[in-house]
Amino acid sequence: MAVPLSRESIVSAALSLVDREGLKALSMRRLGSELGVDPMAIYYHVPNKDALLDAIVEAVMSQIDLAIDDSQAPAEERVLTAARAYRNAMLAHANALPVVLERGPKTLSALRPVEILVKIFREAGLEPAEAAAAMNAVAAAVRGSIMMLADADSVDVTAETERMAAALPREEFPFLFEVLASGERDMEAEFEWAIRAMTRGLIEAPRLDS
Amino acid sequence: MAVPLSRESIVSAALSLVDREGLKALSMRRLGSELGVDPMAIYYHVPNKDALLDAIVEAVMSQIDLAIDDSQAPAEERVLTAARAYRNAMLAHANALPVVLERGPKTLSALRPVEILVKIFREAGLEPAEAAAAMNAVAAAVRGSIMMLADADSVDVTAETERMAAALPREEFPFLFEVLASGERDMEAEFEWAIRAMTRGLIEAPRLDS
DNA sequence: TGGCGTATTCTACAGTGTAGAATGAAGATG
DNA sequence: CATCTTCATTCTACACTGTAGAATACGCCA
Repeated sequence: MAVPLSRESIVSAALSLVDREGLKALSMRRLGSELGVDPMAIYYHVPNKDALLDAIVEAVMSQIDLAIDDSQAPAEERVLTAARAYRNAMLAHANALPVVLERGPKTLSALRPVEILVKIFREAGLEPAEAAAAMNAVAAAVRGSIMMLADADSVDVTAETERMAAALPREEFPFLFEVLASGERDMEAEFEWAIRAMTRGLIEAPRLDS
Repeated sequence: MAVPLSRESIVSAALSLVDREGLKALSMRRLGSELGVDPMAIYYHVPNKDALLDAIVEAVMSQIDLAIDDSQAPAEERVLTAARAYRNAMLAHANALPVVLERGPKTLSALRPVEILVKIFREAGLEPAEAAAAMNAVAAAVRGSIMMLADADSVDVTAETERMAAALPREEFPFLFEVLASGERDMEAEFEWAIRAMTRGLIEAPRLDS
């Protein structure tokens, strides 16, 4: 017990444990031994495991780097940098993704990128309701695509795709087959291309009348 | 034990239990008693709980109704119908959402809507890699937006937004505040508007050179 | 010294998934 | 008919989970 235990040190030890060994390795007993302390000691600083998970999510979310938002740049670029910041923060703690994605929107620091997105779309000329819908779509796309990466990097992705391509009923999925056969995919490039494209589509969309 | 227990009856009982009482109510012991059978009897038909969850996901996924894909309709409409079908199937078992979203893409029946999306984008003139990226984006957006609905309907959403609007530091989140103050949101309308808009953006996007 | 509040530990309980052996039932073979 | 085999189910037990509640140690102020 080098350092006297605090909510902060607990959360950081928990996050580090998850980073190293995954979510299912995070048990109170294990975390206790990691801190050189009785498991129950944790409960003095944190009400229960659920709250601990919330705190972990907050810790991840607060690392989103929103340093720059150049209001002069075209909307696509602004959206893309926000999306990238979000994405990077998530992928920095890939093991925590399931909890982060599930409990994400509740935390306050998750609202900061949301605010920025709404701002961008408002300044691009959308009405409030439209900006909200657009923000929602972008946020959903970012979260969704991160989610797909979640189990993608737990296994060898190219080996997996090849195995899948082999097992795939060629007759039933001709288009999928064509895609799989068309060579390597650059996930990051595709991500950025898609974000740009959908941003453009959202800005130029006809009015949404609720 | 009216009916003699089978993999199928187990899965359907499990899904029904989840529908009624949520994911955390699904334990092997509980499921056993639900089936009027010793918990361990289940293990003769299903290797472990993980496999059972996979089977549940498969069951949900296979209920996606892809009856109609009118190749004459504009791409936006075709994408929208596919997205709607996916969304409806998911929301029909809202309690299962966490597992379904986490283990979704592994199952085979989840590939059917994917195939359709790729098809649509190919027929709209995109190259294979672009179609893949576009499909990915739409799938991500659909999954992501469903995800947001997941905890949205577990609580009263309008009450929640009002509480949030009240607690929100007005200075720091002016745009978010404006949106929250701008009246009721129609999630479904926003969803459809966004899908249409992003589809258009993806189709008209400049070429992606990997 | 005595107390007091804070922080930590100990003990215990109900619950989880599941391995492994024991049991019942039903059909095939001698 | 008796015995053997195979399928389906049950029983028992183990290691693990989160955490309630009582007991313990520690430092500080009177």
